[in-house]
Amino acid sequence: MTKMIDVARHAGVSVKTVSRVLNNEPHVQSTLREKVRAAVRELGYVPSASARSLRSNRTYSIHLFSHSLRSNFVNSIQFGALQTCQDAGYRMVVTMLDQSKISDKDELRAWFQTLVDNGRPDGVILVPPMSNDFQISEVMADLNIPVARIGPNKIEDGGATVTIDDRAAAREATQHLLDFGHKRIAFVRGKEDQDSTHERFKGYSDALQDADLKIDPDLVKPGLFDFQTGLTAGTELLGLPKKKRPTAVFAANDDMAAGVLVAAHKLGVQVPSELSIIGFDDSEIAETMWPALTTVRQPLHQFGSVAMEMLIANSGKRSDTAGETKTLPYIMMLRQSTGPAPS
Amino acid sequence: MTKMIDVARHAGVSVKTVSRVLNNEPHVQSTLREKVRAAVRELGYVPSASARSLRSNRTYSIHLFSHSLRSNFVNSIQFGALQTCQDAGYRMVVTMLDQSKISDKDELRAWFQTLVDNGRPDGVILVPPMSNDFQISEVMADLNIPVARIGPNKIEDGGATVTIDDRAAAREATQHLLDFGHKRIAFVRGKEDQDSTHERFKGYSDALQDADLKIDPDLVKPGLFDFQTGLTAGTELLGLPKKKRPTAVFAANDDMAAGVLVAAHKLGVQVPSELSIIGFDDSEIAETMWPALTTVRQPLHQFGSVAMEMLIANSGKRSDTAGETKTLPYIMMLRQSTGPAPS
DNA sequence: ATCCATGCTGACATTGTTGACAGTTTATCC
DNA sequence: GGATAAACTGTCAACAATGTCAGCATGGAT
Repeated sequence: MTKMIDVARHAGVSVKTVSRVLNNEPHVQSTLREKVRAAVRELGYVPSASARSLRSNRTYSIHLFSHSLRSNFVNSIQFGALQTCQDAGYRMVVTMLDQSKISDKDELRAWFQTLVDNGRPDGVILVPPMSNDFQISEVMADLNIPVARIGPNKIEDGGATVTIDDRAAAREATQHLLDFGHKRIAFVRGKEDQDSTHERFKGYSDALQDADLKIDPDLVKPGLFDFQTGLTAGTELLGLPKKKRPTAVFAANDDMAAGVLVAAHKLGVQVPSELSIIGFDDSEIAETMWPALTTVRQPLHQFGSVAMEMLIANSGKRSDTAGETKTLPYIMMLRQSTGPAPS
Repeated sequence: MTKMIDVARHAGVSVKTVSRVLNNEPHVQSTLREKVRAAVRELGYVPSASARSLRSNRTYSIHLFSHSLRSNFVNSIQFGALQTCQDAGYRMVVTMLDQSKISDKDELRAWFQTLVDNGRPDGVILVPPMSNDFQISEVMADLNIPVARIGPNKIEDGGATVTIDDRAAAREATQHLLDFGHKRIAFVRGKEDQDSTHERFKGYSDALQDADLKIDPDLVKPGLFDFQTGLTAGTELLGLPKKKRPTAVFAANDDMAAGVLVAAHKLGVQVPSELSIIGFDDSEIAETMWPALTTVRQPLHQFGSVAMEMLIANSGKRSDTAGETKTLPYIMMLRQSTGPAPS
């Protein structure tokens, strides 16, 4: 295995110069720089990650924490993060935090501590609902590990944040339904431990208020951001007496919207002529249902890559991104699941 | 941060003795062994992963290689692998191999080489289509890295393998349609670089032959295991003149089956009364479509965990799993997308 | 009494890289 | 032209562990 000293000899310089070139440090003549690069190529040299991290106390690895990998939401984020990560020459480690095994804060701290000792990551990406968990942020701060949080709306101090304006987005989605003449618009909530659930509900409320409509508690259903709860909510909503039944449903994410759609199919309710459905996320599933789902596209892919970029920039001390917040744009994806309100 | 020498001093022994205790090596008096253990506990000492792997060339990490994370298939495998991995105290690194950037074998080799130098993994999990790629297996063998392959049917030497009997499963799926009285059964193929595509087609052929039916080339469509190609195949199949049109479609995976289903919806073809559809995988999507998809369940979750188990067992030299093949059971999931052939 | 085998222990070298610091050349300014 | 600063390059020690090998004690055989 070729090491730095081999490259140095091959290029006729010292190891330190090679190191400088490899780390893009200044103070190297461009001719030498080129010579070193050539030597690296010719010998097929690759720096040893372990030696590097032993010496510099960095691991060149970023951890992505989540509760589960089994949602389209987390999946897309992971994809974006990984691309950026690899391009930067970092490794991405995925870690699941099993909620059922962790009950109190001490356990949480111990869990993270172990993880951190055992290969101190240069940074950690938190996805919802962990990005909303104040305890976790606190523990990470104690352990002095840079954090990038995705999707929280309550911005805390410390840690980079990537998010969208959930409230405005939800308002626009609801407005879209209002524009189609809908008056009885239902809302399916997401998990209560997630900021976005509350923000999206606020946006929904805003739009209704603007249109001088009252919020009917019977039309607001709980949900857990998954298909099953969407199905339940949809079945309940469509089971309401004709007069109370909604003509449109806004689900706080696509998976639940899929559930509502299936409920409609099962009950023989035509979409969109009898019922309009709008989702949130624009995850893979949105285009694979029939009719294709109108939804609010979150740049999930970008969430991941931007969060990763911030951590990497921070870890290289190239810039201090801690505390910075980036709000990315959303966009309405108009497809076939929404249409004019039935007359 | 406490290091080994601190522990050694605290216990009144040399660092080497501490090292021996930590690595469960022989030749340490049991009294000293206990003293060292106590010191470790008292100081809250955790070994430095980087120093360890610099010196011993092991990383306690397993890499999961894939082309993309954006399929339900890979996702489920990842989930299973990760659970097992964490329970064993290993880290799982995910890595995407961007096919568009890698053209020939040398590049492939260089790419893996980089990755391996940069934190030599204790093992690597390959998912399709990489598990079918002989070149990759060869490169890994050269680099002397243990491999677990998921899903290949051509069993090569070296490397653990986890798979199902694709041919038998496909035969059973086709038989299910035959039992419903279908005669014109279409097949949507998967990616041609994957063994399972060919095996499943063989199973389909077997069943038809047993029933004394001929394979109609017009009813066999290409596909890439994704929604879009399923949609195309479905649209083409349903566009055939009434006499030639299939009454049932067997898609080589669920994503494509979803495409066929949407094609049917768009063209106003009733499922299952006019057209039966059966998929393969039983991924998340199967239950979220309407009508719910009849499909062959692969134990994807288990694929991941079993592959991981084999690698970990091998890396600790506890057993030699290289070359071992595990064939897991599949099961038919009967749902609402299949029914009697129209008379 | 001597020798040897055995089991245990520790000193020291080694792993590949980077930071601190020192030395050397080149550019800039009066 | 000389002083000074800036840019470049190299030497050496550290980082935290493990492998090698020599040394020590012990006990049994000669």
